[in-house]
Amino acid sequence: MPQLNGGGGDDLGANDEMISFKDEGEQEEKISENVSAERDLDDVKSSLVNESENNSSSSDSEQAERRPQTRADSESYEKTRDYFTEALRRQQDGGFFKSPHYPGYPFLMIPDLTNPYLSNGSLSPSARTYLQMKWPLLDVPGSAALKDSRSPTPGHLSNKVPVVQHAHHVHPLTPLITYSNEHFSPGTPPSHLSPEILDPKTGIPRTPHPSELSPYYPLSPGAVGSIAHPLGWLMPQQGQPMYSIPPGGFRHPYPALAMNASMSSLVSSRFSPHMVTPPPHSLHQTGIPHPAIVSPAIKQEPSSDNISPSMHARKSPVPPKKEEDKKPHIKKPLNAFMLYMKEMRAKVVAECTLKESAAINQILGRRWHSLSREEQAKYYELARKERQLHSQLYPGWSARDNYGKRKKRKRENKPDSKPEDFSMRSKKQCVQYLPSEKMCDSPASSHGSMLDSPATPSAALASPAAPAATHSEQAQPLSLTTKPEGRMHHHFSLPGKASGSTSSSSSSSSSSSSSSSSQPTISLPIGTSGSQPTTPILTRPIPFTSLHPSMLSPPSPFHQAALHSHHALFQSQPLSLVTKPTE
DNA sequence: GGACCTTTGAAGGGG
DNA sequence: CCCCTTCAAAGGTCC
Repeated sequence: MPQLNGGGGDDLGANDEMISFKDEGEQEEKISENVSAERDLDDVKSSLVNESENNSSSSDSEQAERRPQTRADSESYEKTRDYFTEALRRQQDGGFFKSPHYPGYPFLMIPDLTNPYLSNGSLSPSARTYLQMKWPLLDVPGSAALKDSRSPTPGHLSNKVPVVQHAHHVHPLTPLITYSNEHFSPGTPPSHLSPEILDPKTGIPRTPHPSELSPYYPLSPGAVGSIAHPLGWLMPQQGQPMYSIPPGGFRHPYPALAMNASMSSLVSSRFSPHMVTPPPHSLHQTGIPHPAIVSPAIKQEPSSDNISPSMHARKSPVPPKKEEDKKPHIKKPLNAFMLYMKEMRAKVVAECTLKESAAINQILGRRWHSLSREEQAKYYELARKERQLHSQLYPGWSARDNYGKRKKRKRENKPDSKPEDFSMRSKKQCVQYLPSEKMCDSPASSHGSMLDSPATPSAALASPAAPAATHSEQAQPLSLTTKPEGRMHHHFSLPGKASGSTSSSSSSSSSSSSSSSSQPTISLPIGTSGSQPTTPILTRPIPFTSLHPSMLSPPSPFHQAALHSHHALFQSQPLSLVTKPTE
């Protein structure tokens, strides 16, 4: 396991990284499914599962490796290849990217093209370049074509895509920008150029441990190309690009990342190429150019006006300054689940016919719970780093600052009072979102599911403080589906925890108390794995001991709990459709 | 066009 | 310290 405590001193460390596993949720969908459907879908499902698994495994890596090579035709590729080679060499020498920190952790490579902090959305030059390399057939519109991203014109790609990339340029697809100022400071060599980086806290140069580099951190293209692509699922599956290109073009993850100081003049770090040109250095007036900073006005700015064929043309007469005068909107750092969602969404979407995010999110939520602790720990760690970086970049920033920026928040309450009956919640029943097709939701792919998720000491790394979930929590059925909903008529009321605040974080501590007991869980049996006969939920009942070295340690309560649940899985009967939404 | 829905987690304020 | 609220992503849906 990667060194979790990577960054020297993370005071920010999330203590809640430990989460209670509540997997039961999965059943819900299944429950709703009928047997016949299951059979029909079985094949599909299994195929999907295989597909996904394969993607993540060797086949994927092979593809990843091959792609760049096969795609020598691309002019840009040729050019960039040199850079990559160089970059790779440097990295290897420096040990910068010796291996994926998180094997099988797709995130690492390219989580997604969207920039978490950049709402406007467009693909950065480098990203485009990368895409070209990776997916030659994938249309990656140039800045000019951003609007009309669908028109695949190979030609324009090479023409429009700036090949201006430094050997050390950041991995274009890295979703997160590094928050470190060094990447943006003109005078400061990018950290990725050198193996050493300054410890944020101590100021002492140190060699970043791979684990310290969040997936969002810049990865050199060369490294990327040379590494098996863990994001097999990311690859266009079934003819569908993993990430559909939005009308406005790809969202570029942290444009700033993709550019170096020199590039910054061409493209705003915070704005998409087709957007208004950034101030000279692309530095935010705060001096901190970060994609997380989103000017609301800019966000909505129509890209049409400034779309120019070349990035160079980008300079727009209208400086964003005005908008920036307004307090820039610094987005919250993504939490572990959000990171997971971003990563997996495409996969889920590909597997399912579902398109609604709400439904997808439900599935993701289930999958999240089905992840092993270690897997989750990865995300927690990433999230922690993100928070850390974020805090470093925006020391004064408070989540509170964003309050009210979103107009949404309405659900507010049904003023009526927290319904005792939870049913009052305006939220729709999750089940509703999950159509029968949902088979996909089965976390099948998730290895091990909760079974192997017993808390591992390694998990501790994620959150030392994180208390292992209490037994009760573990055993608890997933609250997911059970969330009180209007339509569902569960009789359990959700105690105080009204909103999304799930039990995990808060409950982790002593608070488990009420929440656990009163949790509305439906009595869904945990693993109605039955619903997915072929599925692998349990396919991999890995002995704890085999899970992770750290796990060898004496079983903690958590382990036991896990075991307990494990048994439950096998023993549980497919629950009946108790949960079936009454629709 | 914007809010809603859905998920989990983080953070902050209030009691 | 606990509870509650808000926001983070995302995209179809609804108004």
